[in-house]
Amino acid sequence: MDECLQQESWRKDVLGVTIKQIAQMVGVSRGTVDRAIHGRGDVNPEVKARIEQVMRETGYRPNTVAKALKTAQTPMTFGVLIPAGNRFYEDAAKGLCEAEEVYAPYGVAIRRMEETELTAVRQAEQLAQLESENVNGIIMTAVDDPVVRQAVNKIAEKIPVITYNSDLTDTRRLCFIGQDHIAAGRASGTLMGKMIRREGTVAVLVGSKHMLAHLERAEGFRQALREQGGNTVLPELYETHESDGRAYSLVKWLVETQCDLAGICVTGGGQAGAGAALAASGKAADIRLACYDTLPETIQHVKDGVADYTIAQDPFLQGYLPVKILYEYLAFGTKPKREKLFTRIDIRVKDNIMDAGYELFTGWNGKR
Amino acid sequence: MDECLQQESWRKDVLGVTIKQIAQMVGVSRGTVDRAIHGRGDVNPEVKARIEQVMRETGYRPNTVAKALKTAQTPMTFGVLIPAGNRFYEDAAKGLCEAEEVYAPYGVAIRRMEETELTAVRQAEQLAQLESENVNGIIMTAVDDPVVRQAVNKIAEKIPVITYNSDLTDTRRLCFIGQDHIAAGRASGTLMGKMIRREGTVAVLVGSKHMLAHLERAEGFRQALREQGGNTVLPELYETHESDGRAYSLVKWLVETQCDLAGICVTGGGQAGAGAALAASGKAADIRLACYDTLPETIQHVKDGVADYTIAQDPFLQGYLPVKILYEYLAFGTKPKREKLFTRIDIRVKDNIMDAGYELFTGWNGKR
DNA sequence: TTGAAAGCGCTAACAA
DNA sequence: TTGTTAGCGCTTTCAA
Repeated sequence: MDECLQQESWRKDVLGVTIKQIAQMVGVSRGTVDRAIHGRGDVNPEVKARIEQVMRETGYRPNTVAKALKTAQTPMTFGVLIPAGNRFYEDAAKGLCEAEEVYAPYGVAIRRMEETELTAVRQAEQLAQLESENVNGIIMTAVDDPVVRQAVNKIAEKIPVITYNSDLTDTRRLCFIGQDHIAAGRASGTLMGKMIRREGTVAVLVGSKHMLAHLERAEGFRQALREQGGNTVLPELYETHESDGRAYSLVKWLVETQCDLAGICVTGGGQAGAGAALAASGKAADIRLACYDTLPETIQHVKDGVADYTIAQDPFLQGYLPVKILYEYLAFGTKPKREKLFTRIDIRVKDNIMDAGYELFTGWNGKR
Repeated sequence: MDECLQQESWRKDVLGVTIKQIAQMVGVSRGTVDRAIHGRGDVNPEVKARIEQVMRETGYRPNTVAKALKTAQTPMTFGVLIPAGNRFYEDAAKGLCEAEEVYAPYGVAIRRMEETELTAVRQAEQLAQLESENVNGIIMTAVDDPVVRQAVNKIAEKIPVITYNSDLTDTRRLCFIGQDHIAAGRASGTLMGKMIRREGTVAVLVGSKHMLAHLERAEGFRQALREQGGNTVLPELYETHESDGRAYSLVKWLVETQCDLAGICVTGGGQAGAGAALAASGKAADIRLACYDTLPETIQHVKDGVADYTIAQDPFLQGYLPVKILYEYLAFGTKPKREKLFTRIDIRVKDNIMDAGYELFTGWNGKR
């Protein structure tokens, strides 16, 4: 940290020492140095020691750009499983698209596999298909099922697999990129508690009781409210079945029957319907509404003050980062920093609802 | 968007067509194609037209990796002005450090200029110094003063200047990277309003009345509270002079004298002291405390529940992104997407207080 | 076990 | 106005 501020880095030798220079210093050829570095082929132990010595002294660092140029000569293909028909993935697709563009000069091709039918068996088939196509890595949103687990474990022995958005624990997958849904639920619960101040009851809606993400958000939400003490949460988890119509009816019914209703948390699909019902009831000013993700309707509800806040999870990053990580793993052998890379828990109120995500970091300009 | 999901991109020709291939097709040499592309040197209009035709047909895209490798041969230096002794910049320095490492193979060197004395005259001197050192670009936190404005305008005619964290409007600077402080203030005000619900008065503390960022946050905060109606904000802006001791006294005094105090917003330095005073008063549970940035003490206050939330601004990105943008501008001619690149307004409660920022995107591992 | 040479895509200096 | 050549740093044959 201090080093970052203080280091005298204004060196003319930005580019550092090259393999060629090291070869000269040691008095061998470039090929030998290369072999010594990568441990391929045979190299005289003594010579190797001398090379390593010089590398250490000169602080040799491989030139990533040159390496990439070379690596691109043997292109690689990443297979990506995409659950179709889900709005979240439309945004993730932008990140994937951007990554595709950025990594094309690195020799990376993207093989998309879209699928509406999200079943374990179908997913196992897709994995087998990708394997038969000899892809060099797989990026997937996993269905949590033993069949998939087994398929992933088998394939991961040969090629790296990265999960995004929804993880598959206890497998050999390289890493997971997505949100910590429990923590995201807690963040919502903490905010809700501060806003309702123990006055009234709170209802929790889930998209589906079979969606782990929704259940975890609900669980975290409850936890955080409980820890603040004195809050009443209705015990039932109301299912919207990802339908705005169903969410509308549910919220309408809740508002009418729960006279002390102070807040609603919608953990999954149906935010638009829930917001519409609340607005129609005329009680939007008195009842807090918490949402997840940033679908256009949710954004509108937050802007209008119908929803108090929503918690986003940066789909763009979830589309982009897996490609980056997979490439660096295969090209440079760089392992991900952690096994679980949690994207941020991104709290949005009306004033930051349009904030840029990681798009800012990339060249993404929304044209594609 | 749809294109992103649907495009048939599983092509074997990931790498695309090269200059060499185009030269072959047109029946000229690589040099000619290169000249035609870049408009340097003379090239027969007819030949040029044919080349452009083929480029369009084949969808030629320059290989960024190869281009970077070549560009690195003529290294460039970026001068960076860093206000020393400010904790925010310790974090920004990490991003700068990471960028330095990433862009070293691209031939980018970083020339740091630290300065405790943040005056217009001193800053103009530093700019002149950097210019005399023939740096290829400048990255700076600007002091808002006509002297600096003039110096920047003069230097920006020759080399690109990027401002970060604090902008210098009405100048020829290439772009600004930092937070929209008004919007950040509004976000805090919106949250505060939802939490206090018109019950009691709110006090606003600034680090210094001479810091535009603090004033803007205060202004946005007030705006948002006002728009929610019925809230009382004390008219005075209390100055902490960036001192925890002063902030402590101020908050102690406010809590003791303002019997209906419901919330405090600290827009600048002194968060630690403000939090300590509130905790000592025993009223932390009844009075909301809003902070900015993520200094260790602020984080602790949020964790302890003394502060309800804090609004961060991703210092890492502010250190990293200017280097990336400057490089791409100079190497590829890529202009920034917008003139003002607003980093996100990052609301943190106890449950997401430790969220990763853009570090996740880079290889940053906290070792340096 | 090691060296020499070729080539990735792009640019630039030099010739023609 | 155009072609040729060399070279960036790295890897990978092919010879020795």
